[in-house]
Amino acid sequence: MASVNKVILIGHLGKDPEVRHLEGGNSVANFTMATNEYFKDKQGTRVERTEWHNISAWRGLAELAEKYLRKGQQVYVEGRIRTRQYQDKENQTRYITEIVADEISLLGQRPGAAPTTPATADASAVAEAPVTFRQEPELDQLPF
Amino acid sequence: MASVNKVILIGHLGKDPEVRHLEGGNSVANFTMATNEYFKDKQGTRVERTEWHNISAWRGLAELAEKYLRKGQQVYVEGRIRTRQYQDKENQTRYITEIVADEISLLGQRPGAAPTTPATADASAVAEAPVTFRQEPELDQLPF
Amino acid sequence: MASVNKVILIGHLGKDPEVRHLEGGNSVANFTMATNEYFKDKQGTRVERTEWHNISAWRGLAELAEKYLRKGQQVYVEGRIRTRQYQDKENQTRYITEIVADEISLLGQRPGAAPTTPATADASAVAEAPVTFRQEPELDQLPF
Amino acid sequence: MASVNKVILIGHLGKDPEVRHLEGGNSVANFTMATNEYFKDKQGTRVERTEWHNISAWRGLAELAEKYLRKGQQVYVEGRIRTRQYQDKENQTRYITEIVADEISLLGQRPGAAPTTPATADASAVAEAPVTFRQEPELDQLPF
DNA sequence: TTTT
DNA sequence: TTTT
Repeated sequence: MASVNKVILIGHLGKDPEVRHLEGGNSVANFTMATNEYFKDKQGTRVERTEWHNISAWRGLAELAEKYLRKGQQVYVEGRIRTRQYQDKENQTRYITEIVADEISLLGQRPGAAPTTPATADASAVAEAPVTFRQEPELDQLPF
Repeated sequence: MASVNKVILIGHLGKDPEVRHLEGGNSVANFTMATNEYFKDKQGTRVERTEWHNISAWRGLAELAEKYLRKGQQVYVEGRIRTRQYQDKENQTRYITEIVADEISLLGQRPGAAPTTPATADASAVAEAPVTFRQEPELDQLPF
Repeated sequence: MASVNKVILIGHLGKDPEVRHLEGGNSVANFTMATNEYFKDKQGTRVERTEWHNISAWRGLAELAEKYLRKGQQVYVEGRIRTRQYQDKENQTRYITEIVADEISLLGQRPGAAPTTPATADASAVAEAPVTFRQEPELDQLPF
Repeated sequence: MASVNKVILIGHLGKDPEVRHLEGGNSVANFTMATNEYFKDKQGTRVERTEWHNISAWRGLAELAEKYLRKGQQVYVEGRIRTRQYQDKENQTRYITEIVADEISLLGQRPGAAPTTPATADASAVAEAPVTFRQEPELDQLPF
């Protein structure tokens, strides 16, 4: 039956993306991203709560994430929730919930201003780079 | 800093909501909800993958969830991702990711068609009930 | 610069889709879709306000819309806002705002229950039809 | 029946908000906001298309928009589509589609960096200002 | 009328 | 581990 599983996040990267190249030719980039909520506690004090999201970007998006995303950057991520299980060191089943990215946009800065952009020539290349990346859809639905 | 943490789900309830009344007067309803993805595997066979989401609805939304939501119903849920930790039986820290609902709508049927609606008088009351519920915002941000 | 233009609608079709085949081989389906808001007026009376949305679906989505969507059906539409101008009969410039669909899902029923499904053989074909349609992205960005 | 009418925009303001104070005590801020799409035309040339959105923010949001939003700023706007009619100078019925804002967030800059922030004292006040504004919901549904 |  |  028809269903919808959609996530929209705006926040800052907690670390540089880490890219792994899988057997079979697939690649995946993982990074974390923080969103913040504010509320008043029972004493009326303003409290901040940070939520950390695990983002995974596959194939073409992985390469773009590796190339353009850096710790501290503000990004828009659209994707879907996926919980997968794995075995921990004691061989117990554990669960981790991730956001599989379908679209990533760089916000709030010139892409040329990326912290690790090395040199002038590269920087101008980056400055002209697109700042919205979308997953290629035929590839978007491989089993993983 | 400004951030956005938004989830939009359409799917079917996996079970009736379970409501707990907390000390301090708060109440919370928990239920699960399935969304489905379809993709072709490497052999070209159509594969279905079901994702189960843990939904929590607080206070006024909890009462409405208890009253109107039943296993199998199709619902729209808008909310935000929250991961909380707890101690398991071996006293190890575990994490669970939930969707805290801000809005719930009943889809695909008149609410009067709810499976457990008992009697005529009640059913007509239900039939006139609103089918979109929103969290009252001042209450939406208590610490939990 | 990075930007986002996203619309999410759930409502019922006001009429069957009308499909036009354009020179150049493109096709487009147009239909209207209603959403409802409820509020209390100053006298405290509950008032309903219906908003009518103009939806346009292109190419592959147009064909699927023509085949599966019918007046009265409840659908999920994800898309983007587009305002275009045209000349009216008095040759004055007028504007119309439409939602260009990127994804359409049938809600609240089996597709086999579509009102105009003609015969058993077709109905079983429809019953197995996918109920979520997505625009093919390479085609999603032709000028129109 | 349950329905959803949701818009999510990220873009830049085309002009400073204009605030009007209505009889009855309500106020409304109007501004425009641009989003951009890129596609390749039939010759393979990269083309940019700009979409202009009319945003209206009511009551508390109007005041915050007036205070904190300026031409050129990048913002996140969440809201709903509303088409209203009016009579033009020739007394003909015309339609305008607007986005009624429910939430506005400032993106991509320190709020203290607002172009028209006048002086040090004010700037520090702005720097501590919240950067996400939400409509108060009880007020969100007055007839207009 | 924004932004790159 | 981000940002303010």
